[in-house]
Amino acid sequence: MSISKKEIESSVKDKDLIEIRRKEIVNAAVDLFVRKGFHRTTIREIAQKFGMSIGTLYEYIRTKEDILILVCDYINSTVRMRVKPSVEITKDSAQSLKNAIEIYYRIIDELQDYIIFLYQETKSLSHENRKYIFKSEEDMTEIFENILKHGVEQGSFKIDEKNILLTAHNIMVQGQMWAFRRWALQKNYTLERYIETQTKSILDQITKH
Amino acid sequence: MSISKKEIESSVKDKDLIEIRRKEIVNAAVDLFVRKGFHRTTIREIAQKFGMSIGTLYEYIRTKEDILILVCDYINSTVRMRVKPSVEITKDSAQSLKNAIEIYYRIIDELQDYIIFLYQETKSLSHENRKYIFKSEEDMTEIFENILKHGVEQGSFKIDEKNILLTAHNIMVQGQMWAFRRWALQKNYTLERYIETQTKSILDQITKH
DNA sequence: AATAAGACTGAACGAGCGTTCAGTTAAATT
DNA sequence: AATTTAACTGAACGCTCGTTCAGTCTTATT
Repeated sequence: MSISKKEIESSVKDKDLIEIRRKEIVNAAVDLFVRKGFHRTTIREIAQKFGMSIGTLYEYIRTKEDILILVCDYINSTVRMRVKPSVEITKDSAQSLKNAIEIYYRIIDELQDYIIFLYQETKSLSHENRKYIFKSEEDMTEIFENILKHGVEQGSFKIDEKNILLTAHNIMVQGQMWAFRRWALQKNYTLERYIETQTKSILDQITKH
Repeated sequence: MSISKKEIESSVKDKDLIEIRRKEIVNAAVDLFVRKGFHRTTIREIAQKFGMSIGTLYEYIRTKEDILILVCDYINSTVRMRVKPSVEITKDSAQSLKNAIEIYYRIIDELQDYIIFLYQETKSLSHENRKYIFKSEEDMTEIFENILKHGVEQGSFKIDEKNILLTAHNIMVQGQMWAFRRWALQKNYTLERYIETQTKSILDQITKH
């Protein structure tokens, strides 16, 4: 699942230790990155929070961008790991979709700083790694696509075959905007009301009238 | 309208010259910023493209962030200036909304690099200036709010009073995602199809069934 | 106990950057 | 023609930051 763990080289031999240390690095870095941004965070700060010397830090990564990859990967897989097991495709497609939306939107609310960070710092990644993050987002989209497809097949939803993908993206973006437009939305709506209203408007669109 | 022009100090006396030179600076900077990002673009590069020395550049701004403000302000007002005069509130609210959406979405398509840039670099601004950019986005949202309100008043649309703001935000974000999700959307849809589909789904939501 | 290997340390390096300022050029004023 | 003012120049300053590497400490091996 996680490309980065395989691809980022390390001079340390012990595989388990690499995993432990990298988790520590991510934990230290994620807060700093989210608070200050990638460019404004220094290796020195990360090392200090990580509780080890700069030299040690560099035993587990090659460059600063490696840390960014680890962090982006961590955020993405956190979201995915928490959504995927909770989502179930039942006979009642409308209910399945409602559940999936609620779960996803609540996680966005909880991790809103992380979501915003992903939106803003993906561009700091190299082309190769950016593609990987997009891939990861497509995997998330697929979860909603599948629910929609299932609903169409059994006649609960009415969506043109070609527009299922677009609908899935709409569902995701309407969740993510709760984070990146919080300066406008969270003044005027509670999360509960937001989920309720957005869910209703999405279902209105795709339910047979 | 434009805060920045008033607020950014300059050591040059001639007001017209300031305006001319700042336009040149923005022209030089906007391309570099969009292509390389704010942090990766150097003052030296901007000055070189600007065609003048670093010293001269610093006669018209105080810091690098000033250039970012000028650029963000330029992008925002470009979008607004091109949408606002084209939007008209007619008796046929549905048609007014369709027109406004099409105009806005087409401008987003045209300026997609700039839109993405705004999304990604707003965070590099100070708190004060970030608030100003958000204000500018709220002004755009108001354009759609007004059309929606008008449509509700004359009975064309059916939206809960409280949800008009949210609907306006949805319309804007569903446009903007054409830019920031282009890696997925522009592979699968043409702009025309995208506008058509999104417009239809928005109107479905708010038209009385 | 001696040796080797692996993990850790942080001062030092060097490149790049935003910003300044002493000085030059050109235009306006007297 | 002399002087003042405004606009422009770019080398130089000072600082920060990512990265390295010679050396130390700890643990495992013989």
